[in-house]
Formats: sequence, C-alpha cells, structure tokens
Amino acid sequence: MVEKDFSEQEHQAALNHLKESIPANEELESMVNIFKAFGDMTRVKIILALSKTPLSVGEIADTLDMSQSSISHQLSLLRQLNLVTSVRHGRNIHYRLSDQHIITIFGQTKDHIIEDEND
Amino acid sequence: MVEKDFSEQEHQAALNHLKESIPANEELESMVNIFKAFGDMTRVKIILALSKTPLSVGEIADTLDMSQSSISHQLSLLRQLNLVTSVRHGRNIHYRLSDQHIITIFGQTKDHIIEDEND
DNA sequence: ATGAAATATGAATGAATGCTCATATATTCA
DNA sequence: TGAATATATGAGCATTCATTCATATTTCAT
Repeated sequence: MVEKDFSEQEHQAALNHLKESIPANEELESMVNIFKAFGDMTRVKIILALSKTPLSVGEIADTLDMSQSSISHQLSLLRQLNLVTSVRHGRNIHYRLSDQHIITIFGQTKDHIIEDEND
Repeated sequence: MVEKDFSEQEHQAALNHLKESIPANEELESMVNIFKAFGDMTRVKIILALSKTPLSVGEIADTLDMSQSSISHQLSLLRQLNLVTSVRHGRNIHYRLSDQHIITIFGQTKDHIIEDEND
C-alpha cells in the first residue's frame, strides 16, 4: 500500500494536531472532579432528592436510610465542588442544588443509556 | 410555630413522596457507572482524543504518553460500558466513540463549570 | 447556664481502582 | 513456519475513597 486513501489522509491530519488539541490537566480537572462526584450511588441519590426540594441533612439521611455522618461527609464534598449550597435555618441546615444544570446532565446521560438499550 | 407557612407545606408534600421518587439501585447503576468512567483523567483524555478521530491503541498511548497496557485496560472498561466500539484493521484495532452524546455531556458539564466561575 | 437536637469532623478501616510488569493471543510478512 | 508487531489480560501494589465510630460544634428550649 504505497498511497493512502482519502480517509486515511484525514486521519493523519487529525493525528498530527491531536496531542495539542487535548486540554491540559488543570483545565480538565474540574470536569473530572464533577464526574467523580456523580460516580457514586449515594451522591447521585442525594442530588436526585435535592432536585425535588431543598432538604436538611437529617431528612436526606432518613430518605436514603443512611447514617447522618455519611450524608454529612458527602454533602461536604458536594459543597466543595459547588454542586450544592447550604443555608442554616435554626437548628437545621437546608441544602439545595446550586444550579439546575446538574439535572440536565443527568437527563442527557439517561438518554445515552436508553439509546444504548435499543441496539 | 403552630401553623406552617405555604412553602413549608410544599416542602412537606415533597418529603412525603420523596422516598418512592428515588429510582432503585438497579436503575441508577448504569448511570453511576458511566459517570465513574468519566471520573478519571486518563479516560476523559481517551474520549476527547476519540472525539477527533478513530484511533488505534498505540496511537492513543503515544498521544497521551502512557503505556500500551494502561490504555488497553481503560479501553476495555470503556468498551464494557458501550462508550466506545472497536474494529480490527489488520494488526491494529481502531477504537471510536459509540455515540456523540458523550461529547454533549462533556459540553454541558463545561457549561456548569463556566457558570460557576462567574460568581 | 444546661441539656437536647442537628450537623460537622477527624481517624481508622476495608473495598475499589489505576498502573506496572510479565505474559498470552492474534495478525502480518518473509 | 517463525519472527515481528499490536493488543489483551492476569497478578501485584500503592493509592483513593466511602463508611463507621467517636467526638466536637452550633443552636434552641427551659
């Protein structure tokens, strides 16, 4: 095979610029961290619960049948990533999703899965 | 506080149905697994590279400056999740994204991050 | 002030995970 | 067939991570 066909040429062109086209670690890290946050059943459930209504830590723990401590740890992580915000109301602290974008991403992913099942 | 105000009533109503409104583990698991896959720098880079052009294992390893073995292991995981597909071409195996949905999800997440930086 | 209730936090532990190394498998070519 | 090239795979190791347990902190009620 002396001559490459056209699509092979395209491939070569893409290959040449590929290395530079991939963003540096620092730029990708926040995205990766958000996906990491979504990659845990407990956190996904917390987020789904908060998508219905703001909730206190205790309410989330009750809803998910999990310990207060575990939920609190996870909320702390979600808060660090700005995925949730918290406001104290008396003895309770109300957590809510920081933006609705999150739910859109969930929906998009569900779409991917559904498309997948139709094979 | 004898009477609850209106938004408090809404909250109670939401709380009552909350437990049932959260999907069972089996239904969430595939979503969580996809997010887990996206929650790793190497796999994100592989996906971004494949979003430009189909690539062989070796080409990916070269592009990302990582070992053949490591890339192959990760590709195997991405394949299990139907995020990529592979076709053998002679000695090489060409990997490609199984659908463009994936890139949409990445974009959506980037939007979330950008919105976030404008606080 | 004091006790109770809600939440946060640090340390410890077991499980999951990513990489490496060695090796197996598959394909081409001479 | 046999050597070379590309990819896959299993075991081992170090690290990360989710939960638990014990305890600290904050706020309310009395």
